[in-house]
Amino acid sequence: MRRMSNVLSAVAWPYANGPRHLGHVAGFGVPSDVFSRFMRMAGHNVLMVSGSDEHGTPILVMADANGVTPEEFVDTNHAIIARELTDLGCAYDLYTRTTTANHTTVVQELFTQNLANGYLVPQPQQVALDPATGRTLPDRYIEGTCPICGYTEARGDQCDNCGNQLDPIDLIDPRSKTSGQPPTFTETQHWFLDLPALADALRTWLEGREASGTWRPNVIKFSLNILDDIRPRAMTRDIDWGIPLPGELGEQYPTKRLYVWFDAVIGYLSASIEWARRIGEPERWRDWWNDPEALTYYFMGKDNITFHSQIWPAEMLGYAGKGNKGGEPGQYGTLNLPTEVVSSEYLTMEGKQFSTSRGYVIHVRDVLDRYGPDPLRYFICAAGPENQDANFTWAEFVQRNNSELVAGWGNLVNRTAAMIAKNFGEIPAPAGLAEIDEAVLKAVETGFDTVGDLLTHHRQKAALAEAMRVVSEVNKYVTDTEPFKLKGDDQRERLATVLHTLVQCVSDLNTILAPFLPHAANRVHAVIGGRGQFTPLPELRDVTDLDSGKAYPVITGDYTSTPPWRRVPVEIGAAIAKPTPVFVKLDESVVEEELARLAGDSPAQA
RNA sequence: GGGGCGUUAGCUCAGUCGGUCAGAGCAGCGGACUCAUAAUCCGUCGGUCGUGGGUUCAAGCCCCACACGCCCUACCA
Repeated sequence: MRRMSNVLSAVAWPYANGPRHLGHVAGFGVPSDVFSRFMRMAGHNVLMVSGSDEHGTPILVMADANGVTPEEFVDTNHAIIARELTDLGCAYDLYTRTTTANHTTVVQELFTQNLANGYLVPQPQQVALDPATGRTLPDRYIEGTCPICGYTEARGDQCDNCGNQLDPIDLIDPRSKTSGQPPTFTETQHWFLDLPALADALRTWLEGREASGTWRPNVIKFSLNILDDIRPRAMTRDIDWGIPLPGELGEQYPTKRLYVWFDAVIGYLSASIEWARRIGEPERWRDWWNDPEALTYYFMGKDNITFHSQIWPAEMLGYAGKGNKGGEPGQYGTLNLPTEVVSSEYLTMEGKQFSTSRGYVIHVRDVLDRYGPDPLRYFICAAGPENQDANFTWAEFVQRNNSELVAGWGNLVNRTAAMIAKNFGEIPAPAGLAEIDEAVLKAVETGFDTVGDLLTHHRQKAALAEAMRVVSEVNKYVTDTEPFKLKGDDQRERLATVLHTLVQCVSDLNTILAPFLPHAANRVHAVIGGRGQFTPLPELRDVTDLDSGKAYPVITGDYTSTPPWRRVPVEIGAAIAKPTPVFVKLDESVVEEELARLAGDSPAQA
């Protein structure tokens, strides 16, 4: 029996520049939820946090383009994203946002202590400013003529035509992408995170993680590799949207803000603190952050590895005074470094990358509205980009839904309930179990170990495949025992035994599948005579900011009623009525409809 | 340009330490069955493991080169 642990599920913060597409939830949303649900069922003390990432230049630029303030812009998008994730069933203890007063306080505390310990150092930097706004102009927001190939729409960081890396100062006729004016190149002071001073501590930590053998090989290799040419990185910007520098620095430099990534990763901590404050136990977050026995898992897409295996650990090490310059921890103490950075790859669509800007995209909202959460969660779990880029096609989406979810699992549920309803109307008591009954019960019960072990090691595709293989074994049990032929009075006991065995197997499989398909699990539970809600779902709740009083929606939930990860005997005598199907087949025409929709969307948007 | 990851059956993907590793699901084909959403179960067809070299008694697996795809390359997030 595994000992109960405190487990932090730290889920990547969606950028609040619009609704989420399939690639986003395939990368971090569904995998983190499956893992967290399983760990709760296995008896661990899980805290799952995330929120909307709402600062940074792109949001500022998009808000301007939409004629709204950045605050209005992120208020809208945060609400949209929170609703999507709720409807997808992602069971956060708290899904909040980076524009809370609490977050500002926590971020400034980390900045202040890193500064005091000497890991944030001021340095002059050559930057481009937009003369129209006075804001830092990131390289990619400068356009001009490529000095290499002459392409007139080259970006400051890269030329999309010839593919060469560029420096914006080399562009011919550079202009701001937002105002059209030529940028002014000037020198300004910014605070740099002294990563070289933290590199030894980072390497020690990463080598320990490598020795654990638990990280995905590409993630640990990449993380170690980027240590080799580590350099200080600027953690402030000249911009008027973001978290101000703390204390006197803020007064001295009112036009500077903290770099969006400096604050975004701190969200894991600030959300944990906000959660603790909201439940009225303001120190409870320390169970996951200060207890060295706690396990902390970070879920994200592969483009975010550097921020989770380098920047965020460096911020925590600097805060604790654990780099080459020494220092003391601040009021939050020594914070736990990630146990595991669980990075997924990319989901492509019909062979090409998602592109919101080109309209080549499938939004989570649309899939939820048209097909519900179960088919989507099933597809992502069965065919998602766990270890390498994976391809989404509508044809495979329909096929997986119809031939696996509906025909395999849904049909087993349905035929089981139908036979019990017709013959008994309630779960019958078994007589003596035959060898074949014992065998199938054992095969299913073993599933808790095999599937659970795979889930523990973030092998969700293999875990779901194993669960579905067991579904197939139970379907075979029906073929072998032929309960539909047991019609005579003298066969009544045998029929009762087979159907009791069958519904026990279905109940167990429903438990095993619950992390993947929580909504369906509740409906299956009802179909086979269960009472009440089987597994908890998250709720969208309007709250007010603990410090500023502003209202905003969060995702939260009470997950104390999570069922255990083991066989629970079905209740003899529980009523079972003629079932209505839990899963519905999708018509093949869906494929053409969706492809047409995609093609129709494609050229329109800018 | 530099660093990294990937390429396995018609499709989507597993393959841990080099040694029953040529695998699964779906699609196709054949059969069984009828409780169930024409669902289920069994059998079967199908691959020069991206290309070219190399190491080894033995190579999807290790090494080198190349092709293609993707990620990162520090001011997009």
